[in-house]
Amino acid sequence: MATSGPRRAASGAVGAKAGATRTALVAATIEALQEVGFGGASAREIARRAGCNQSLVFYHFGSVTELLLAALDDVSARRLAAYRDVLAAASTLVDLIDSARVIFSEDLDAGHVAVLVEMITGAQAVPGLGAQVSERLAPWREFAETAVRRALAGSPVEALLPAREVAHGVMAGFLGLELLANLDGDRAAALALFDRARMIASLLDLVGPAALLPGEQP
Amino acid sequence: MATSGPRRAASGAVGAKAGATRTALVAATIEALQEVGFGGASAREIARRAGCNQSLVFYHFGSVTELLLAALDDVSARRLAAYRDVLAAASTLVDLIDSARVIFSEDLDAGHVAVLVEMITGAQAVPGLGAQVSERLAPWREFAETAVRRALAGSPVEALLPAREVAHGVMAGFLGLELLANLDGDRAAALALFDRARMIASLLDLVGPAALLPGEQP
DNA sequence: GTCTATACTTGGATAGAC
DNA sequence: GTCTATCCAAGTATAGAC
Repeated sequence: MATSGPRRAASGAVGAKAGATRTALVAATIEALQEVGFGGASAREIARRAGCNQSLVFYHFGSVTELLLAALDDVSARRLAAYRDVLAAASTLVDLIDSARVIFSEDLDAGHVAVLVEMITGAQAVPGLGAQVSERLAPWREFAETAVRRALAGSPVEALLPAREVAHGVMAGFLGLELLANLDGDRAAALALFDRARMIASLLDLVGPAALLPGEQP
Repeated sequence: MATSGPRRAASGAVGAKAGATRTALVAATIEALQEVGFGGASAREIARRAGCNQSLVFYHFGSVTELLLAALDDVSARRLAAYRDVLAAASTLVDLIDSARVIFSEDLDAGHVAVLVEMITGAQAVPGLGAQVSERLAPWREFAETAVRRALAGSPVEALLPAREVAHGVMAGFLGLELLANLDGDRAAALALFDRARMIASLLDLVGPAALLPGEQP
């Protein structure tokens, strides 16, 4: 099912006003998920942040749940694009981890992964939402697998580590690190792990350099 | 601050009835956190599951938030004891991972880690709750560090991997795997990672057997 | 200790004026 | 398209009977 737009009356096209409001609502939802979590992201709270009336949530998105999913789609698409760029530019394991560290930090600052985490955990409260969130994780699973596959290509540990399995672990690790970093407002422990991984990666790059194909991005 | 019991009137000791109700409420809270999440764990929902009146939540615990923390304490204490037993019995890396796999599976079945994850993520919605949940994570951090330190003792990679850092990663990994397993009701990906870790651990056990001191548990 | 009843608040959602 | 006004459901918390 496509993004259910406003069931608009006779008028045909979506006006500039409507677009602006939709955009503001999505942005406000992202902000709300980050600051007050899934439970606090009510129609009223979101509308307040967007500077508009509560009823517009229902006019434009039909329900709060749909708006939450729209926000997840928005942040997910934008971050996936950023991650893809990074992956395309990295040609060694060390490159990859350096970039991953930068992006992880960016995500933490901007609360991007927090949105995903809130949606994953909050989904339990709303029947049927879990499946919809899970669907939206699919492109991330695929991306993570590609990244891991390229990172391990030509490495001495390639045979030991199936990309699909490792990718699942990487995703879990990112989510878990985000969870902990947000809980106690301290990202140092997470960043230290990236530094450690970088050190090990530099060893692996020496032993068996990853055979990365530059500019292979779809 | 100690567990704030019921501000009981003139009567001195806590009766058997009160103890039973408190126990039932805590159990019901754990169940609710697992099945309907932080957002759904209301006083009414919890009381319904406990088979008592909603007002007893406030009589015995003062507020819903306090009851949630009591439930977290309960499950945390019981699981930590189980984990300690396992750690004490493991004498090789492979032992450790085998046991970790069993316990991870148990936790998933019983929803123990789910309670923790719900509290971590739900904490954002309630001001001040985050810090209280973070405090309750301290024994887990300490436990994880001890486990990792013992697991790596005498291993060839010991110098490369500081226990404190790795422990943080292990915790993040557990939380993330739990998150994903609960989301799409599929633990196969997580279990595959345990199997893979076991394989690698068996190699490490061969190269440099971990110098574990049996029965060193506090 | 436990219940019923109730006051108060907040949130989802809709109707209708503009 | 946006707002005001409103209904209804659900939640927290307390008072008071038993």
